[in-house]
Amino acid sequence: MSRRSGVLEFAVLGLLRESPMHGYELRKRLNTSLGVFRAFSYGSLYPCLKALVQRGWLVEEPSAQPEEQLNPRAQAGSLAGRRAKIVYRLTAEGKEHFEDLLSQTGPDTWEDEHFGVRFAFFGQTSRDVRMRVLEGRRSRLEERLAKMRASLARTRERLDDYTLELQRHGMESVEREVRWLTELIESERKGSERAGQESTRRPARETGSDRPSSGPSDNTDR
Amino acid sequence: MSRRSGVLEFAVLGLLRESPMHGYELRKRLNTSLGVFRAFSYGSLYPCLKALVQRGWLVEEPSAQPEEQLNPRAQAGSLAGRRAKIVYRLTAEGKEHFEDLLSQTGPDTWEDEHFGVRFAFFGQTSRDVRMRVLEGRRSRLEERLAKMRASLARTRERLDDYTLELQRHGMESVEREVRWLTELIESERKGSERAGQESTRRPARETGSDRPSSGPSDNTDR
DNA sequence: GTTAGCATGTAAGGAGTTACATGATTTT
DNA sequence: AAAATCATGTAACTCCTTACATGCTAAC
Repeated sequence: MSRRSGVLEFAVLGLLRESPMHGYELRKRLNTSLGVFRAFSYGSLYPCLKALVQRGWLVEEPSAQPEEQLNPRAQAGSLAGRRAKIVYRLTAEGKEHFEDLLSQTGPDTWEDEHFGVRFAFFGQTSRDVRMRVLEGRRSRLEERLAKMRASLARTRERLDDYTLELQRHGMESVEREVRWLTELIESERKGSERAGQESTRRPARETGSDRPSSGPSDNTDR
Repeated sequence: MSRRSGVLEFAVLGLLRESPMHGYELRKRLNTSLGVFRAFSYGSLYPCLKALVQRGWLVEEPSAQPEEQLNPRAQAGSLAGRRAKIVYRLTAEGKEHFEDLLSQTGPDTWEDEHFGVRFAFFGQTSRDVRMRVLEGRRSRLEERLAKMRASLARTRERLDDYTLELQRHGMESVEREVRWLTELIESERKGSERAGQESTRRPARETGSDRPSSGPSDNTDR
C-alpha cells in the first residue's frame, strides 16, 4: 500500500533535486540516465510519487505550462484545461531526507540493487561517503569471489563445460568490477590528497556541497 | 499462492533431472552451481517444490535414509520419526515438461533474468536451441547498446562525471558480454560443422541427448 | 482523420524475501 | 551441554510488472 521502495524512491528524490519534473519525464530519465541497471514502469512510479507527497517530501504543482503556452493553438480548448500536467518539486524536508539517505554507508548501500543508484548520485555525495561505499562494494565483491573460487575448487570435476564456462565468465566479470572499483578508489584518494594540500586539513563538514557541481541546474527541460 | 515461478521452477526441474535431492541440498546447489546470478531462500524454494508436486512433475520420497540408518542412536525416538528428510524426484511428466521448457526459444529466454539459468543447462539443450538463445541474447544486447549510445549522444553535456563514468562502465560491460557471446557462437558453429562432416547431414532429432554428458550422475551427495 | 506519442492513473497479480517457528544431528 | 548446521516449513510483506482505462496533442 505505501509503495515506499528503496531504489525507486532514492532515484526519484535524487532526480527531482536537480530540477522539478512531471512523472512522464521522470520515468524517461530513470530509464536512461540511470540506464542499464534498472527500468521502472508507470505502475510503480506514480504510486511512489503519491507516497512521497503524502510524506511531505514532494509537492505537486499544477504546472502553468510556461513555454508551451507560447503555442497559440493550444489554449483554444480551455484555459485551465489540458489535463493538468503535474510537476513534482522537492520540499525542504524532502531535500533534508535525501541528504540523510546520501550520507548512509550501511551494508545494503553496496549491494547489487543499491550500488548503481548510489553511484549515479555520487556527484551530490561527500568524499568520505563515496570512499566508504566504493570500498564496501569492493570488499563485498571480493568476499563473493572467494566463495566462488572455493565452490569451484570443490565441484570442478562434476560440472559440465557450459556450467563451468558460466562460472568462469561470472568470476571474470566480478574481477573486472573489482579492478574498476580499485581505479575509482585510487582516483578518489588522489583527489583527496590534492584537496588536502590545498587547504592543509580536511574541512569539518561531512554532508553536501563539497561538490564542484556541474553548474547551477538551469536545464528545466531537455 | 501458486508459487510457480519461472527461473526457480526451471532450475529446480533441471537440477532434479540430474539426480534426486532434498530441499536443503537443492538450495545449496541453486546458490553455487547457478552461482553469481541468483540466490534463493527457503521461503520460495519449499512452496515451489510443493507446487511442482501438485502438478505431478515431482514426487516426494520419504527417504529411507540408506546410509544414515547405520547410525544406531537415531532410531530410539520412533522408527518413522526423525523428521522425514524428503527427497524430491522428477517424474516422467516432469522430465517431459522440462524438455519442453528446454526447447523454447521465445523472447524472454534471452532476457537478463532467464538467460543465466538457460545457459546453465545448455549441456542438456540441443545445438539449434543453444544457437537461437545465444544469438537472441546477443541481438538483445546490441539493441540495448544502440539505445545507450543514442541516449548518451543526446545527454552527454548535462551529465556530471560520475553519471558519465557509470554509463561508460555499463556500456563496456555490455560490449564485453557481446564479445563473449560472439566467441561462444563461433565455437558452436565450428562444433556444428565438425558434426556435419562426421555424419554428412544433421541428425533429425532436435531435443535431448545429443550431449556427450558428464557421465552417469552417481553423485547423490557432496 | 488516424496513428503515434504525451500524460496520468488503478487493480490485480507475480516472484520473490524476511522473520518466524520447529526440531534433529553433528561438532566442539 | 552448547553451538553450529542440517532440515522443513508458514505468514506477512515488498517491490515491482502487466493490463487496463482515460484523454490530450502533434504529425502524417
